[in-house]
Amino acid sequence: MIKEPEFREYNPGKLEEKIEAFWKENDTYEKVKASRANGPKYYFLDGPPYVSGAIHLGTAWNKIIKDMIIRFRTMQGYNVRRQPGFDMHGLPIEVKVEQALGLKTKKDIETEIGVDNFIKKCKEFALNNLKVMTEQFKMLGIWMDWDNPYMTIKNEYIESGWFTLKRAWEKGLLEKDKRVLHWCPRCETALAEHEVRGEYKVRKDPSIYVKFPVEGRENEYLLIWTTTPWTLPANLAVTVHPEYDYAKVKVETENGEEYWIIAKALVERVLNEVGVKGEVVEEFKGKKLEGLRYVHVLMDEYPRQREFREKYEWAHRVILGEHVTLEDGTGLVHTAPGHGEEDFEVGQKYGLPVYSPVDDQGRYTEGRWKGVYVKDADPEIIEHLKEKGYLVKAGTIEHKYPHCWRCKTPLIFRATDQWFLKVSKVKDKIIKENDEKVTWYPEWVKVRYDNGVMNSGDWVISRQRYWGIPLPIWQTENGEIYVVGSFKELVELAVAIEVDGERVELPEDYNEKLRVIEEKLGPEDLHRPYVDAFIIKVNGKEMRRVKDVVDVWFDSGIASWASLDYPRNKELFEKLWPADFIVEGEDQVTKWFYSQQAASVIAFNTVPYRAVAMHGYVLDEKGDKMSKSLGNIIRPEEVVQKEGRDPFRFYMLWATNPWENLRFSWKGLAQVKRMLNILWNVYVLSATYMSLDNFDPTKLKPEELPFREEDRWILSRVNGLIKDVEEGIETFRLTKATRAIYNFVVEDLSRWYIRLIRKRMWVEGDDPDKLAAYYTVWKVFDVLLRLMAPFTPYIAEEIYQNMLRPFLGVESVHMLDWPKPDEETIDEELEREMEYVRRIVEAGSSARQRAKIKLRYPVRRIIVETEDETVKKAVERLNRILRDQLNAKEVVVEKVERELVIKPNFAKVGPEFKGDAKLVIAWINEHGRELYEAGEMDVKLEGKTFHLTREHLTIEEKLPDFFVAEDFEGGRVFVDKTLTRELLAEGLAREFVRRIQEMRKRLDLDVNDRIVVTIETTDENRELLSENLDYIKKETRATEIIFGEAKGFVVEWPEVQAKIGIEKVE
RNA sequence: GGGCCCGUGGCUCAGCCUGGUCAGAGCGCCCGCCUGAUAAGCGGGAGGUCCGGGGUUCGAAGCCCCGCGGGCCCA
Repeated sequence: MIKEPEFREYNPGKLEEKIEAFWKENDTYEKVKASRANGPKYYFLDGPPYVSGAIHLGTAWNKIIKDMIIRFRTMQGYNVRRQPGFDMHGLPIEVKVEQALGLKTKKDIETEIGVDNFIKKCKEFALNNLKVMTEQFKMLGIWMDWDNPYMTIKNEYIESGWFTLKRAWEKGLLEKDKRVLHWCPRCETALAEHEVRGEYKVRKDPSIYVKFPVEGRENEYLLIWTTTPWTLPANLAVTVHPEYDYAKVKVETENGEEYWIIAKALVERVLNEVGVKGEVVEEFKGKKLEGLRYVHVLMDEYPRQREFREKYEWAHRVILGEHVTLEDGTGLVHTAPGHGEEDFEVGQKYGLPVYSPVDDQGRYTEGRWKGVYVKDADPEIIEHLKEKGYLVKAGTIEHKYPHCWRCKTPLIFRATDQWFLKVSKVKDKIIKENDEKVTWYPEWVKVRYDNGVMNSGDWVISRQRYWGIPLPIWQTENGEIYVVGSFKELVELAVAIEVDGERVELPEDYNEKLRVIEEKLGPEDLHRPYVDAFIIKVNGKEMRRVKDVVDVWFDSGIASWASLDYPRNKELFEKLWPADFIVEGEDQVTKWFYSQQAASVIAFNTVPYRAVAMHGYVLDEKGDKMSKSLGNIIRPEEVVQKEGRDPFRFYMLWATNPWENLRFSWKGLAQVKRMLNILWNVYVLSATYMSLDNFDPTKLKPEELPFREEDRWILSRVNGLIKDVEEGIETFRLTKATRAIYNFVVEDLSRWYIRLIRKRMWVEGDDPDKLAAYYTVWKVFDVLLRLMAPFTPYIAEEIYQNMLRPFLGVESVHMLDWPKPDEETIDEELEREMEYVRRIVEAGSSARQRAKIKLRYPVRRIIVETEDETVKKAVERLNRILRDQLNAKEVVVEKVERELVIKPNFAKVGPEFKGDAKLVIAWINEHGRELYEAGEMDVKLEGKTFHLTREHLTIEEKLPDFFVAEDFEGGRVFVDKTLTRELLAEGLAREFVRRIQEMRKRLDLDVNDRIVVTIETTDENRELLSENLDYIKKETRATEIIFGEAKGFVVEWPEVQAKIGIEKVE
């Protein structure tokens, strides 16, 4: 049986705590999962958040979307895989641990605490953050397998990475290469393209013009521009564009006349900037300059340059490159193949050496500035060039410069040996597979994605660090390599291990070997330094591990199979892979969405997910990013604590379309909460009466219930709602779903349906009319709660438990099936008619308001004037509702006779007839109606003819005085203002009823308590009231109404000139 | 320089996919109503060149093209 609601008011905090406890006590989550164990598979793959410490609103939004989808699919009957994941390796954690331990460099890690301890700390840190974040997700009501998350640091996961890399190697997609890459001198590691994306920050750097003397020509120079003076020691060439025009410019300097070579288009700008006057004396194409030799300006300081000059044909010469632009600089590009990506490429073409006299920490390894950090050397180099007379101009520039994404150190370009996944070779395959197999939400993201893939290069996966998947590459002293695909394989191939610098030979037998390994190294742990100890033998040659670890983006890239422990466990993979759905923020389009496809095409020749959705960022109310420095961060805990989980969740899916940025607004959240509050009030109202009446829908035969039009209407509406919500979720247009629910609850259910049936609920006894209303409300909840359960799981559960569970028997709302629309009950004609009724009521109320007739006073008649057949039918069929809501004795469709008042249109007549206007006006005043009826006519006045039309008239309708009118879409409503004595008496009775009711409430009387009413008032009121005494008695549960001295609880009501007293009858 | 998204009353946003219901909601402002959902609820009013300009169409906030402004991604 339905009980009196436990909370009279909607208090999300209390309610949600109660439901949390309920779920926990009943193990509801596991039961929900178990109930769908035999359903079709649905592999939802959680994009693993990085274990940075605490979740923010963006992470919360992400998981809220995921949870809603998971709950929805579960209700649809799918057996949903819902394992959460965590990204736990990588530089960010290393940096945090270094900070915590006060370590400054990589050397500190190796010598001060040792790699094994460092790894242990990283692991602790990661696991600890995982715990914290798990609690935060749980707090949001996210139903995932929190006891069994996938963790990128588990042996099975790492092994999955090894398997993938081995596949790549077997296919020839894993290669070592010398490349110029971003390098972080603090972290002492290379960084990949995608790690630098978005890490460009404005920074001040030197901006210098330097002249390189042309060999063998007096006073002739190549003018170059650079913002990295520190790369000049590694300069090996000057690049010009073959097709551009270049100019020899005669300039006047302090040293006298000189000739500078500059791109023609830039001559003016450059001369201006360096403050020198000059004139062009010769012009030629860039390719003419090819081979021109110059004197390296730091040859004495860097003796190695002298060797290059002797050994390499193209060293210190002008070379050609298409990458040269005329956007800035001089059109002649200082080229250092060891320190620039394009420099490197063009250098390869001309056979130049890759010279990079800089160590891992960014210090020169030789020459004049040996041991100096390169950025510190900038001013010294500038000063030195000045002394030597090569500096033309030194200034500063503010430009965007890449920084390390974790430690914010400015990066340098540096050539190093790195390991690559040759994604460029499978790019076409990725795009093809993606086109054929993946559905994108919204669709246009795919275009963005394809562009991203098209533009991406090979993937540098090696990092010179510790906390990551160890690169499973072993190599001989002369560089032959072997990639190990599993721990088992590693043990099989191992011949020795190195323990504390000592070599320990291993026995032949596998199990024996394992025993020795465990004894010396401890239990299996595929991290460094454990795996570094292994010495393997392949084809008779001993090999040792390459010390690098793998880029952390590779970790998450393999999640779709690594989280299934593939290949150690093949069963899950075969059952589930590929993933059915993933959803992440827009930053992941070129990151996780891509890294997954790249890794998967390499490993399995196909893409690892079938549907992918993208959401935006969470911004603050003004549209700014939330950041510590702006102090505008809002924590999810704060939101939950202040407003509750359900409002938060619904709000995040309601505020804006998911793919756009969400401006978080407390006001918006309050609006959603208000909607839930309205829902709650509807529930409290219904449940209260139902419980009083011991309502039991299972004992009723719906086919025998006398349903009214409004009942059929709301059932039709709620069935339509199913379609809207479902379509909204399926197409990822989530606002379509949430706004449909919002609108239904507020407009259809609360503002209209409940308003219409309230009186039916007050009837006592087993009134069939009341039962029909109860039954309808109950049916509406049966559908609505299912639709809302994925969005607001707590309130849906609470209401379900009381209203539905006693009759449906199912333990939780989350175990119910997603509803199917019942086409039979959808009646579009009725919905249209009801829509008109609502409009007529609105228009009528508006008219009343203008006439200042309170709703409490009945009106004699309301006339609806319309040509629309649907409106006519509506007024006929739904007449009772109209009378009731408009408090009218009669509502009819009729044509209202009205008088037309025809006057001259002065604005038209005046300008047109000027001096004759008065004449025309006089005529119209008299004969306007003739003109109106004729439409147009020629009128002869005082010998002149005037052509007049209706345009010369203003036509006003004059209603009989007792009407007030208001338009609505579809017609016009007329309210008859005539107030008869009877109507007045009825209105006054209502006035008194309302006041007596309020007094009852002030006394906190029970609905069933009886009272005696005493009224002191004017004779006129007394007379009017006497006509409706029975009505007043009935409404106020009064046994008696006495005119005379007010007694008991007395209140004076000046608005009705009365004193009323009430006394409870014991 | 290229790609994608967004641009609707003072503010935050729906509607656009699938062209036709005075262009909607909430907040804020003003004025009321209702009261057995009650420290809630409801109505009305003021307020809009639907970024601008072309085009398609009987009809465009919506579709197409150009431009302007903002955001993101890439170079």
